[in-house]
Amino acid sequence: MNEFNQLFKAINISEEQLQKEITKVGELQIVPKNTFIVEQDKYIKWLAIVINGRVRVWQGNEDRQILLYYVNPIQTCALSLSATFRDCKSVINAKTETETTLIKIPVRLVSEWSFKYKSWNKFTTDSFIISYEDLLLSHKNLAFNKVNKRLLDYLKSESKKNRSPIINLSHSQLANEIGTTREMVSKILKQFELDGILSLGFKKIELL
Amino acid sequence: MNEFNQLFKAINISEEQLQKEITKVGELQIVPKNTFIVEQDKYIKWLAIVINGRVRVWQGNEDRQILLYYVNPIQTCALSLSATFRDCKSVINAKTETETTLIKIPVRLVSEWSFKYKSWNKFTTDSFIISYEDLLLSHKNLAFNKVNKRLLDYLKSESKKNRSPIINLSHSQLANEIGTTREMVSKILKQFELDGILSLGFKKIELL
DNA sequence: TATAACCTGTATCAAAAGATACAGGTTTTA
DNA sequence: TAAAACCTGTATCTTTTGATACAGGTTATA
Repeated sequence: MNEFNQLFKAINISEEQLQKEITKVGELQIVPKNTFIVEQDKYIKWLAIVINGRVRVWQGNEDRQILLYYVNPIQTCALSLSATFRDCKSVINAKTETETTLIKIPVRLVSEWSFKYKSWNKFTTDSFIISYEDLLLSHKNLAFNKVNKRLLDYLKSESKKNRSPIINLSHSQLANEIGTTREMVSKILKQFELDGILSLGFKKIELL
Repeated sequence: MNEFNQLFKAINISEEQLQKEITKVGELQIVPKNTFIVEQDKYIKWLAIVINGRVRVWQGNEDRQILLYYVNPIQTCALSLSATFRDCKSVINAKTETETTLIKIPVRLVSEWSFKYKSWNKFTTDSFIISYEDLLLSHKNLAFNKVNKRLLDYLKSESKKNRSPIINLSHSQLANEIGTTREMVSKILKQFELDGILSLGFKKIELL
């Protein structure tokens, strides 16, 4: 099955006309690891839909980062989505974490189709709502929870997501997920280890 | 001009058919000051559009709050919007700050119309995008800026919004806007006054 | 006009978060 | 296999944030 058909199936695009349009204007692209898909302060010209691979989306300033979310196959980057409906610069960054297969749709069509095709409307709306609710959660978390709680929550959700008690991330990667410094992460993890909550290895954390 | 016509004009609803539908199912309601429109953990059954008045939307836990945004006339609550597209509980609170005139639309129709009527599609999409981008900004702010900077930014934006250097808010109100405690606000404001950035009065802050 | 309900100011202490610095480990790659 | 590029651990110090406590001011309202 080719990538376009994969896409149609995954997001339930049955309208033949829409399939034709996507096939015609959608640009299939294989992007290497560690490539920027969306970059802060740059204009967005495409909506990227991830078919294979994994893209990390985050906010950052000079020396800090905080994760917004990961885009996994057959999700779309709602950020580019938001920027897609108006003609403006990105306020976020997105970068491939593995080699990634994308289908790129010119922004102009994204909103056009959302009124023309029901399945496209549903796809964009759903994507948007999911990111919005995620962001709300993260916002509240940031506003009211301490770093140690945020870290533990993150580890637990990773563990749950991967169905494994072992998390293979370095301390600095963790710091960049939750918006703090490497030293804080080391300090807190060590305390968790003393508390018997987890055990530490090289680039490896095991929840007990 | 009645409230429905106000609405049609403000958000550019020209389709006669949509006007008819809104008039038929939309419920005009005048809500007193300090009434919850949306409440955390409760189901949302209506999309509320503010015609007159002002609604505050925030996140909170037991003892703290942080502002999400205000809904001013002819805006809609994008939160209820988000919850509107799926059938789920609210993660936020919204309360009138003045007597407020609302038009309430049953949630089922909100997504239905977004595909049926172009102007409705544009209205909901735009509302959504604006809140999303606001929230992104606030998220980054929370992640990377200290309380004193967040407070000063807030004061400046209030001042700009109201076109006046004077802000009539109490310290505890400010604390609930930016997600900190009353004492922090008092402390920081006093420091700002010593620095000659502003002057303090009773429920009154003047930016210099 | 008295009382309650807010509001401001401030001092002290404790906890959380961050910055700096350095020692020494592991992995990658040239 | 040596060097470079990461990674972890930890100690110290500073800054930021928050909690507690109390004095006294202003405003609303009964």
